[in-house]
Amino acid sequence: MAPDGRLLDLRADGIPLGPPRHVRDLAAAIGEREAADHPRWVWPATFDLYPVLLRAGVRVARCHDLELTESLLLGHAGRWGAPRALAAARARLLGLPVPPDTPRLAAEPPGFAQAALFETTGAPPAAAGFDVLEAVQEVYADQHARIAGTEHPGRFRLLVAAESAGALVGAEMGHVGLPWRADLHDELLRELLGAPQPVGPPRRLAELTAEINEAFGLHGLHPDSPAEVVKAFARSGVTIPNTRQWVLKQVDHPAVRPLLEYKELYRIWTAHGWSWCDAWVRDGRFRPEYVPGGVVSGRWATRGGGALQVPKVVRRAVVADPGWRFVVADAGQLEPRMLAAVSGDQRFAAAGAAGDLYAALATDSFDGDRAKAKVALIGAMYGQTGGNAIPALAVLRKQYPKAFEFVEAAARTGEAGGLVRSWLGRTCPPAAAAWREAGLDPPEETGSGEAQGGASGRARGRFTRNFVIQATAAEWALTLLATLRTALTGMKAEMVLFVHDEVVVHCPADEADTVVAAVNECAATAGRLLFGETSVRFPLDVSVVGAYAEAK
DNA sequence: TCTGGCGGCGCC
DNA sequence: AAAGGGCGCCGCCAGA
Repeated sequence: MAPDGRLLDLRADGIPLGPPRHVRDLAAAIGEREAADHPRWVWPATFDLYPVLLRAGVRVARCHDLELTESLLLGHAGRWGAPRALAAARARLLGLPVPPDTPRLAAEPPGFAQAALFETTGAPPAAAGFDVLEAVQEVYADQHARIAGTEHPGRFRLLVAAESAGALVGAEMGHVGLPWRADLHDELLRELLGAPQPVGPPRRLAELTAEINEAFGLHGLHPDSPAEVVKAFARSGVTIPNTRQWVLKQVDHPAVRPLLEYKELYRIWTAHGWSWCDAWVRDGRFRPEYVPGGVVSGRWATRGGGALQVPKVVRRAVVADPGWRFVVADAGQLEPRMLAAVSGDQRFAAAGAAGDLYAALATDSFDGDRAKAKVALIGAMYGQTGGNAIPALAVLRKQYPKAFEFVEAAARTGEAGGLVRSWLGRTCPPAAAAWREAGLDPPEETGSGEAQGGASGRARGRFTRNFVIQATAAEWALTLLATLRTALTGMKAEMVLFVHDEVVVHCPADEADTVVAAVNECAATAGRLLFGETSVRFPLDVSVVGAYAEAK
């Protein structure tokens, strides 16, 4: 039984063009209207509504997601973290008490979530306690006006469009799923871990546990207990602060090799082993739940399934359908290219025209030393302070003063407790909100002294320094995704994975060439949409493969 | 016994 | 290779 609903035509500025219209089957009505003139749909939250439409077989070309837009606008106004749902936006607009957002629960593995989602969206309008359609119209009109009041309205409009399109893509990707061969997954798990046991860890992990115990001359030590491992090393005369990989690698002891192997395999077993496959792979597809805009920098997050952290070895199970291929496109050196584009440093931007930006910088200023150029860039973008970055940074400061100053200014602003924005206007959370988010009380507001100096101030400086780059890279990638989605309309090709700066398209073999051309063109388009005319290029590494693990 | 914080590691 | 920022997920572990 499909839920009913109401539709209302709006002008671009939010003025209604007529009375609301009641429809008996909302999904069907949206589908019909979409086919007629693909309008920009304005709705409370893509995340709640669109999966329902997709299950009804309805796709839309464009939307304006009120909740995501509210979040962007609140952030821009320095009110990051305030409730962003339609109910909250309406209440703020009307001067009413603002209700907190209803937290969304972590995704259930497929097969459990669908009924619940449908019920939520199909709840009677009375449950909201206000006229939802009226609120949509009012909040949209208000957002339209607030966008016009931002620092760079044109850029912010692009941000809102990209964020909304990203929400559509995220829902579609979760709906379509990533091709996943459970049989190959099982095969590789058996290769790495040995046969699964009815109780307890698989054979290989049990063997390694025995080896580790033997190396320590112990019985009953649990290798997955950091405390026990630290104690065991202490007893053999080795003092270590923790059991991290890079710490263990510096220790000369017979337990180290089996311990490192144990850690690697243990992680695969617990996080991406048989039980993960049982829970998340259905009908040959892995269907995680993506959360567009889930990271403060604008990157996506996932809420269940861990799609953005699939270990490389496990990707051997990602195989295209018979007669189909994956087009895997990966943006190379994306973050330094962002710096080149946004900083206005002409000489730096000239290097950004090269296929290998680091090599071009090296030739220009680092005596051909590519590694040194890379160290300088990474140090500048991430706030590295010590080691061999120092002389490299000095070269960068001297030869590319505007690029250098761009990230330095972001760091200074952060250290002083201020806000920074991405190119399109996504704003970092204020320091105090970050404290509250962490479940702590923000430090005392003592005039201008807050967050100046001290370790926390420097940490925030590194955060804002990186934010201006990472958030801009995220919006470039989102713009690529949105334009690619449009370019693929009418083809059989489907986007099946997006990981920060990489997109994977699953398509019939005879569409692969078209998809490759499209994705390259969209990368160039994304650069133009964000930055206009610039000498910086945004090249992709593109491969056409039958199995994801074969890519590049 | 339950739970939140955190250690550790996967990905970009 | 390393350094840095951003996450999610799992299990341990200490404290309620």
